[in-house]
Amino acid sequence: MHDNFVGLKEEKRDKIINAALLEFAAKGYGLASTNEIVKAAGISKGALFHYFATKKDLFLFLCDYTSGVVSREFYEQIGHCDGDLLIRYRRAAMLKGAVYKRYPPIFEFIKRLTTENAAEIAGELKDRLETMVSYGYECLLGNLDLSLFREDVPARIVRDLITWALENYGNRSQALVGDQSIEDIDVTALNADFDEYLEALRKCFYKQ
Amino acid sequence: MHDNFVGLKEEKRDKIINAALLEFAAKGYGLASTNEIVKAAGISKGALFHYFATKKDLFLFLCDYTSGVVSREFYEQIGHCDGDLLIRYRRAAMLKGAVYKRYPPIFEFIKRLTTENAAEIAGELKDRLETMVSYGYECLLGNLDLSLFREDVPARIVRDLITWALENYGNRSQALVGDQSIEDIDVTALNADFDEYLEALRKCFYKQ
DNA sequence: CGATTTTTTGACCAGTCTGGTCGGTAATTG
DNA sequence: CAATTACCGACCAGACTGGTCAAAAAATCG
Repeated sequence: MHDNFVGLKEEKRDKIINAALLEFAAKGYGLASTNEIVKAAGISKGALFHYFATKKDLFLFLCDYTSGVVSREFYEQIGHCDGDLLIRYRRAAMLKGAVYKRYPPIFEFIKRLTTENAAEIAGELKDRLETMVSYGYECLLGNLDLSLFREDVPARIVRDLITWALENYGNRSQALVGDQSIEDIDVTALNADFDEYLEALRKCFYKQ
Repeated sequence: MHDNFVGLKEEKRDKIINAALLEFAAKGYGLASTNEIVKAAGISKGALFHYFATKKDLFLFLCDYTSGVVSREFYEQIGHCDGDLLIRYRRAAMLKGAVYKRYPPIFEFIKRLTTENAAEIAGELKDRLETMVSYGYECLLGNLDLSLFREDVPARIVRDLITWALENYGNRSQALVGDQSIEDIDVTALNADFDEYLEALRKCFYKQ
């Protein structure tokens, strides 16, 4: 179906993908506008519907595409690599940066999928989402070495608290970085800051 | 301006307020539909524009109204009451529950304000938001007794980590509870669960 | 080069939805 | 009773919707 789209030059393809991801992420399936997408992508309406039969087709393509990207570039690279949750998260942050650089709106898009409730796509979306979520959960949190955690607090709680703290750390960083262009970001300082928080978490939640 | 609205019976008024809060929270100012609001509120279009001159007028009223509610019922009740961050957060959770019960979409609405970017309301919104945010920050995190924290980690980091973990705990609880009707929620179990996490945080981040 | 095919354009379609109006009715007040 | 206020919902012009299509432009091929 999308043969003519995948044949496009990478730059143009990415621009269309990112424009569409951004629009769907911002407004959800129902309120997203194909007109806004073509405007942001710098192509004509006809072109978009030359690549994709319908809006729904485009949306589901993006689901599969982002699912593939995140699985390949993100989940598979961290899964089961190390039982230490904090080491895993550190690697995850690096990988996330790389994916973000190419597809800035991709994580917003995926996050939005979990609250998407347009009837038109509910069926097709449900399965894809479930497998993606459970796979991600497995890669990030599966097969953890819980014996590293301190023992006077249930491991489940330690894991949750670390996860939540880091998730919010990620949100804050993204908000801070959000406005700047990708080039202007001081990655070194960012990493140093992140490591400081990781070290604190290790001190507080791990066996000493 | 809104004399006729504030004169309404409380039940009807709250229904309109909640319907509008929900719509604005879900779609943002620009895409929110007054038609949806009147439908959800069970009133006619004419009535809504009898109470509020324009959509913008309604929106700004909601900003001020929620700001007032949250300040009175939430911020003022926790501010400076105790230097212990965890005690403060525990009280905050209780108060939040009470506000949520009457205005379920209120926190979603306020959260959405921080990412609102419709040009029509940018000016009016900016000031209100800044004062609300800084006041909330002051009440929740101002005048903390940092000496309670362990000393081998910078207090700033401890504070951040606790804040983030609890914020995400709140998100998760809200998601879990979200579907159920307000009556069905087992508040006792919820509080016990919350206390377990608070205790863990105290063990890990406070002086022993 | 010309002929054929593929890609791309943007004006255009019918239809939905927008914020807001207004003449009329129902309820309340004095 | 009259006068005022609260409320209804059909209605407005105009913006925007997803999607089409004839024609132009570009690429491919012999």
